[in-house]
Amino acid sequence: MAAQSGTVERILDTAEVLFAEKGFAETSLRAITSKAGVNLAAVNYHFGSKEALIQAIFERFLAPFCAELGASMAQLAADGETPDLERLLRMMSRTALGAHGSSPERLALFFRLSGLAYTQAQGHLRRFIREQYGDVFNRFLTLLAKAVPDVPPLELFWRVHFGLGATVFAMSSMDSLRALCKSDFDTELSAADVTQRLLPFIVGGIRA
Amino acid sequence: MAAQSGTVERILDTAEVLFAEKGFAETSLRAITSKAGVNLAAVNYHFGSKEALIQAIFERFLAPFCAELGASMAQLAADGETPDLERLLRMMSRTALGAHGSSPERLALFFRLSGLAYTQAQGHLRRFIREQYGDVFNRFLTLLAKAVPDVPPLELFWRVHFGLGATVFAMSSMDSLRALCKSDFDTELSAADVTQRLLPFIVGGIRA
DNA sequence: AAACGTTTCAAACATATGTTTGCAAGGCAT
DNA sequence: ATGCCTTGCAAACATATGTTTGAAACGTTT
Repeated sequence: MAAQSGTVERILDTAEVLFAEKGFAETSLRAITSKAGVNLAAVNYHFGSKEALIQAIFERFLAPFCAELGASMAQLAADGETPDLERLLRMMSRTALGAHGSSPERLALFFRLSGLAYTQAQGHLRRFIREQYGDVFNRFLTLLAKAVPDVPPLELFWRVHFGLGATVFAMSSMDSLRALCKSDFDTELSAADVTQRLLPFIVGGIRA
Repeated sequence: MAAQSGTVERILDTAEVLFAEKGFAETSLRAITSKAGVNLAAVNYHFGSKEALIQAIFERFLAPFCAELGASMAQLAADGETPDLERLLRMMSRTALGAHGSSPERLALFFRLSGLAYTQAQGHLRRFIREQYGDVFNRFLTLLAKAVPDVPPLELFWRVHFGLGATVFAMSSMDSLRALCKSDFDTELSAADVTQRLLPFIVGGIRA
């Protein structure tokens, strides 16, 4: 098998960038294939449909991330450490970063795609993600609950999602916010900088 | 002029709901006009284009909101009150609610549209919104800065946007989060409930 | 009632999109 | 080399979309 000129990877690489830039519906297969330098029919041949391509992109993102996060949580349990909120979030952040070649830009891209998945395309993607990787997320949530025993579970549920929202939004509009920051404050911040500022905000919000 | 069978309003009402549900690109003019019970050509006749329709929707949302927010800030300044963070946010929330017929659902719809504006359609809408209503937002920001003098302006800038992100995201996925909350905790929360929980989170995050 | 501007309508238009098809090219076993 | 399966390709297909058009319907003014 596998002539391996790398068609599949080239499609995935190109598509995830274009989708993140313009959105799913706004990005045509022709735009993807032409920029990737492959034939138009290649997408339908290798993935079956545009929807399946989108799912494949998320799978490529989420599979290594969830694997690493699971491993991190397992090791944390093995060490018998008392989970601390800030430490947990930092672990999550480090894992997310590590799973994608330690590139903050790529991490931002992932969050931007996640944001799109939550706003657009109500249907298939959200179901796919929850069914596929929902349990890892839930395990992390129960870990969080142990870290903040004074916050009732229901309250925690909402605050975690508020924090997730802050993250997704910040990453989604990272570029324009950084531009705005530069024009308003003459300060150029990196993606890593923003992430560092995000963490205390979430911790403060969850602790309230 | 004005035969006034309410075609324009019916288009706006229908379009804002459909856009919020499915996104801009995913909602066709035919879907809008058929559900609104008007002719397909009516959109292009009354608004000129689909883009102009989208802008008109945001204008209808933002114009009364910014007017009321401006008035509230003016009165606050006239009273000479010391601005308090929680009070300010509550004022903002109350104003936003009041500007749209005191319907939490409609407010959620507005935030969902805002979220879409920030993720999709990078171009025309964001420019339009910032040029049209940016100054009111900036005035509110300087008010906030006075309320939290211990937080440096740059830090505040980012935390406010984190809070905005949490809000937008929460409102955007309000329905699915409420469903998830019901299935996980057997607790049914109203949109107003969620908003009430959101406020302490943001306050905590900004104060950090 | 006649003339005018505004609004509505069905139909057509041009185009962009996801998908399918039929065949050629390439690698790998027998 | 022959046969076979996988991959690549250009072209066509079917359809959905935003937009335009020309005439009919309506209300107002003269």
